[in-house]
Amino acid sequence: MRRKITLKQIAKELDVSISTVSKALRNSKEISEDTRQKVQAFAKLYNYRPNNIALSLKNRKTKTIGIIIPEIVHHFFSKVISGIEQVANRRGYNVIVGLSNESFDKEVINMEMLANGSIDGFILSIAKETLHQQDYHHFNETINQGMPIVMFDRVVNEINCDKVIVDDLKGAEKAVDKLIENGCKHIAIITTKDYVSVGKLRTQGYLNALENHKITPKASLILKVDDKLVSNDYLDVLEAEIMQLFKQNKKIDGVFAVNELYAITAIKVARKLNKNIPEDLQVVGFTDGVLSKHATPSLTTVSQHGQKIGEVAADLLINKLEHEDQEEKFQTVVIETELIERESTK
Amino acid sequence: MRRKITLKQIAKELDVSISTVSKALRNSKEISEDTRQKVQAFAKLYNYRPNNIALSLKNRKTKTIGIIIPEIVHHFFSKVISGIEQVANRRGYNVIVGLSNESFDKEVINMEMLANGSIDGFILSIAKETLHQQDYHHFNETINQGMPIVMFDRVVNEINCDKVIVDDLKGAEKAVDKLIENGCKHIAIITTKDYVSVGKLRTQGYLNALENHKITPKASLILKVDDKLVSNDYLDVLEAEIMQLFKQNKKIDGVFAVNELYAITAIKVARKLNKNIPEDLQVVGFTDGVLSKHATPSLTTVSQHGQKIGEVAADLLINKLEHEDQEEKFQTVVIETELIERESTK
DNA sequence: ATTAACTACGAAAACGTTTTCGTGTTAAAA
DNA sequence: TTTTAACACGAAAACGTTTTCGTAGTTAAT
Repeated sequence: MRRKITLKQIAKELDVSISTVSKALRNSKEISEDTRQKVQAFAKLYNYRPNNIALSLKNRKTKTIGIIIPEIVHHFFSKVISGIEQVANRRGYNVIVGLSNESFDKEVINMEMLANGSIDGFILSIAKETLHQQDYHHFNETINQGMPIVMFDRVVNEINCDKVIVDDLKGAEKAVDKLIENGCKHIAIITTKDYVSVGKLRTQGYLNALENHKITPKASLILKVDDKLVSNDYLDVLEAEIMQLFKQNKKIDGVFAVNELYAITAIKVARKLNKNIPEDLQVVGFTDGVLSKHATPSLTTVSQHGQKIGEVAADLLINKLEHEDQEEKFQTVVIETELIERESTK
Repeated sequence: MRRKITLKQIAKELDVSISTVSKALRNSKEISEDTRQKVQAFAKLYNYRPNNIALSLKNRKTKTIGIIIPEIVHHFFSKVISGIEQVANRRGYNVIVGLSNESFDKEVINMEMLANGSIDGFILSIAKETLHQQDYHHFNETINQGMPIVMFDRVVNEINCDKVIVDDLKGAEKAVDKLIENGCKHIAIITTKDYVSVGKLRTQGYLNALENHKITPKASLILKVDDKLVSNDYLDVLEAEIMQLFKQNKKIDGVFAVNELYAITAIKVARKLNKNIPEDLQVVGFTDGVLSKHATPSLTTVSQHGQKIGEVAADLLINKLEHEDQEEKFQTVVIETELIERESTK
């Protein structure tokens, strides 16, 4: 087991200076053809590779992007990572991943851990707890230290940085439009509490669509589920709440759910009530994950293009990193959603 | 925008030496109470944090774990990452993720990129292409350079390192046992080509279970699907192959599938043939992902405990990293599978 | 023969730490 | 008063690079 070889060792072995070795390897023409070949041959033989850490220290660039997301076992987030990783890799960057688990403290700790030199910039999506507490000092501190941040999906106006978001509002609108076009008269929405920005926006889109079609929204058709229910343990509670929604509003013929799970669960509950999909009840979800694609009936859903979001975010960040001179100008890129029609709608 | 402050700047500002600042911050008793307080106050004011890169260079430890996996948009792999991240974080490590996309070249490139000082050790699962080509030189080279590797799930005997695997054989056996106990007489298996080690093992488990119950396996009941079919584009082809399987073997009353998707697809096809689940046909899958849990009918499946696998792998790696003195002794930890019974079996 | 211009290389600094060792100052012991 | 010990601090090395600058030695020009 021989450790990785260094410039110093090569220099010693070949009885030249470290500088000579370094220059020879980088094909500097300061070095004679002779020594250059000698050095390169030796380096190749011992499979020399420059030490990244030393380079990072010298260049004050790590060529690494930090990603902080609420959870990774999640179709949308893993799609985003996949997108980030792809362009990062193509442009010579690595990605280091931290999970906040929706916790404010873990988000802060993770960011501090990475901000001390380990990475050149962040791509992140804010934890629910952070959104709830509305404490964003850690983002500002990071930015003030000259470390760029790109936020995606769960963003917040208070912070000045590049953002990549889904057009949640329009996406929801499209979804509900579809239901209305398909003849639904009593459309319910299953959404989250309002402090989750995307939930709020999607709810607003639902309301807009109704309004555009001169339909008066009814409070009883709006079910705001507690977020904890996303954790699968609370599946029963979720089912119960949806069951109640259906029982108290017998005329519901359309459901817009702000995520896959709510949509699938709505279908499950509807089945128990002997409703046929899509004849008696049409359902549209949000997020185009495995569930939507492979459930029976497959789910009509609003695709957010997670991969694309990741790609754009990474390009945005790397561009900023590689043109630090540029004056600070932040942009918000909106990735269009797409309604993917499947079996849960007519 | 002020850049991160360094020891040197603090030293200059306070008119002491760098060493003094460093010692003061680390509460060395070489330093007088007076200066210590002064330095610490100043450091706190300017929010000083030691630069990780400098520390890494000095200590020749990065406190970072490299993960190389075939894909991240995958329930099992993201569960594993989640497990790794959790213990890594608890033990003061970060994780950096590279994706091979099942490609040999990308696996090699990613490993080389990280092996040059960026990380202390690897946790990885081998790309299909690598398994196919059986070229493992990059693993050996990494290990020879003194960088420990822990492999999980898709492992290979040729490499000497710690491994964390699922008991695929026994897991498959349990699954098929269940089907047999439940009265199935004609059990088909939907599996992958043999070079994917886990597919091979699960097939073997299927055969063992049959043998144990004195059932003669029939070649026509063994469907080996081409791997490319896992990519969703080929869904139609997959369906067609399964359809053919059912049509040519009308008596099939049980199906064991080596992953979720095959299982769900089998159910879908069976439905088209007007078979009732689980009355006419019972199905067991492998991998306890979202699909199994939320499909209708929900899927009886073999859980691999991905989170646990990640946790064990991380502990194994970090233990090795922190006791380099120990003589080389590699272990293979087997994580027991668990049969989770749901609606697709009686 | 002197100067000028290359050629080919080495020394040293810098990136930001930690740590070892040396040393001047003061206080305690002889 | 002299010696010893404790105290409080600084210089420098080391981790592995890249790069600037300086300089011997050679060749070409004057």
